Amino acid sequence: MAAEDHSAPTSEGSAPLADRPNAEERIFEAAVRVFARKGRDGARMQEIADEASINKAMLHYYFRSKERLYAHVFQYVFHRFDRAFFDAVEQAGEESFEAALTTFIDRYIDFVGHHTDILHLMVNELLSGGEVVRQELGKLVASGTELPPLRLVRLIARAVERGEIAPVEPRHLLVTVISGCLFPLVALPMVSTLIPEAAEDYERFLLDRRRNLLEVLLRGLRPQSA
Amino acid sequence: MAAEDHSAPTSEGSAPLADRPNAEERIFEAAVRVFARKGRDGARMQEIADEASINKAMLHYYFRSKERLYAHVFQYVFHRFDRAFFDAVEQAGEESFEAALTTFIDRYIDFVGHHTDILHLMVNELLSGGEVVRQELGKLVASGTELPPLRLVRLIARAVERGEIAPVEPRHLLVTVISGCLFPLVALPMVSTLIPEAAEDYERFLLDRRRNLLEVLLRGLRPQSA
DNA sequence: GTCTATATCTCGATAGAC
DNA sequence: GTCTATCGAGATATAGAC
Repeated sequence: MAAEDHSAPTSEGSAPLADRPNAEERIFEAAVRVFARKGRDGARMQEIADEASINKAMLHYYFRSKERLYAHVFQYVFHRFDRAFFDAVEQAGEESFEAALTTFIDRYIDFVGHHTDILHLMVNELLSGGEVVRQELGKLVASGTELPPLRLVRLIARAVERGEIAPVEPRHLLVTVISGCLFPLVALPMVSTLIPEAAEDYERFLLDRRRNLLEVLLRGLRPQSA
Repeated sequence: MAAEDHSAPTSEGSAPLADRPNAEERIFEAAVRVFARKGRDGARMQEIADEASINKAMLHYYFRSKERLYAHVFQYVFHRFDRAFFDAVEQAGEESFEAALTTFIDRYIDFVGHHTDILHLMVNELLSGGEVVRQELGKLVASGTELPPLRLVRLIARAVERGEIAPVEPRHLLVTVISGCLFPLVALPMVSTLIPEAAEDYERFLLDRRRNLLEVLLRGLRPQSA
């Protein structure tokens, strides 16, 4: 939140210092990185300050406490995660289901693969019991929006009804798809032992993942033919 | 390690106190649980002591420091994880690939689903950069053992050669399979929003996961027919 | 081996000058 | 708004009696 549309200078707007965003934003971005690397408890305010090239006292000036800073960070993370999913479903559109799934997986892996900080923060929170995650989900539901995953579930269900794909349980298929997109990026240190390219040529690895995941899924989803 | 075959009484072997294993073992088991719940940094020695119904000073008596205690815990976790995979592959055997994959997924989900502590500790470590994981993997490789995942990759590759399944990239298929087994258990707090049964009837959820994952994968792996 | 009491230290947070 | 210096809570770790 604080790091998104606050990019425009709020005070004087004097110098166009490209590599010098305002302090609050620098802190926030540093916090995202450090919390992602070290976890909620492992992160140190000092390290965040260093990474933001700012004094530690400033962290408390802008965000009252570590707890509040983390809360901001996670809310931002959740929002990005939610929007990325939404966008991926959106762009998948209402074409053939096969094309839609292809687009979704492409967009989703592309986003998460290039924003692993966000993924790590999310997984970290899930491992901590996920209470905050449930809370944020609750807010979204209460706001009347249809959760993006539910939209994808609907797409799947409709494709099943039409006989476009095999009669799978839509929600479980969704879980399988998301797992295939996200987990390899969580387990990258292990995966790159098995697939060295994952470390050597990351972009290539992302492409291979998309292609291979789709390939297996699609053949499994086609009713009968080749 | 310390919690496994040390179960036999080392000192007097006097009373068969079923619910009173020796202190070291109680501490160790408590540590596994607490580290899994709170993470490496979030865990508190006091909480481990409480959960082991023992004094805090004893933790330092048996394990010198928190760091060493964690090191023991993680080595144990890694070992269990490795062995579980090995067993699942072992039992999958050399039958038809379809049967082998079925057995593997059944065993693997069954184990991890009932040992989420171990899974959480492993994922936590992966998120922390995975250096320790790589280290342990290195040890295993150096010891001459073939890594269990590589065994499964071989099984897949052979099935492809024989034309038993479609020509997939074996390592990527493995990654997809593992992802489909593990990630839903990591993301359970989110999954149970989508699939309430996951919280209400966990065993049922595990069964459904096994069945649905297999279903999608198998149809995708069958060369041509239904 | 087990406990109480305490030492030591790290880290989040604040005070106060500029 | 930014910095230096410091406080105080809470955690790890140890000393030492039993």
